Amino acid sequence: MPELPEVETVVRALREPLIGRTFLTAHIHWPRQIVQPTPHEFKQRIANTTIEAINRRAKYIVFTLSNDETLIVHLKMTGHLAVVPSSTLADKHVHLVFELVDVPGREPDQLRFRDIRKFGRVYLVKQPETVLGKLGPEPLEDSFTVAILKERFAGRKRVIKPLLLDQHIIAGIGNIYADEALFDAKIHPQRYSHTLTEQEITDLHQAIRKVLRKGIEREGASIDNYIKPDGTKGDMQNAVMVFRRTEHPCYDCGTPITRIVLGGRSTHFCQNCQH
DNA sequence: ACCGGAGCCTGTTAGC
DNA sequence: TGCTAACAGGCTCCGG
Repeated sequence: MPELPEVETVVRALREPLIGRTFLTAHIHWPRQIVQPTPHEFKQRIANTTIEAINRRAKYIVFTLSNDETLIVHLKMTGHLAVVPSSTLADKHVHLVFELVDVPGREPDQLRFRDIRKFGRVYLVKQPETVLGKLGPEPLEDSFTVAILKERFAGRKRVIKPLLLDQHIIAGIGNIYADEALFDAKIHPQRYSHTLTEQEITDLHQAIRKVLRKGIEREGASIDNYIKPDGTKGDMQNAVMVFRRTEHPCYDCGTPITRIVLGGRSTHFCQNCQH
């Protein structure tokens, strides 16, 4: 399940093979994957655009293209982007293929979007804010301070775990890193946000940044379907403290990890360490 | 403002 | 063994 660290890893891996490359055309095998524009217009507008930059905003991959176009991809649960030789066989889960203009000295290749569960979505827009405009702050940017976190919580009375998953409050945190951050900050996932002390908000701020950075360092968590663009696994699944460790001993105190459902999401925590 | 539930999807796993 | 049902969670939308 790609979250901020997984998407960041994908973005970093795609820059080398893609920046400066030009799209020839796109083959759309499952039209609903493209939110806008229509498939016909998508093909017309993507043709002959050159990739100038690839960046991440929250869990979105943002391709800045020539011709004033922006290609935006959300991997959702099982989406996977990879640049592969055109001769590579594509399986039934490849729903979108971008043909690239060949580069001398480089094997002909393509950008492919593979997505088992078809939750992933693609946008081609002139104004990226129409897709990204309502997202909360990026937790790893310098501007994301304790004061900003406090401000994001102000006036809200919500259970902290679902609040962390709300992309409009803070962007990029998903189920794995929400559980990990709450464990690191020693905060019970069912606590109400307005009951957190100054110290707890400070701890949570630090914990969020710590676990996300750890995820990036380890190139993501290959827990369900996530793999890096080159097909290899990340390493964060070997470094989680609580996520999917139900009944296994807490690494800090030995108490079996508890699993509950919050906001429809499985939630893992240590009853002894988190209050 | 917030919450819960349905819906989108398919591969994997639990249970009978 | 073979079947069905539940489960996984990214996000949006809807009703309360």
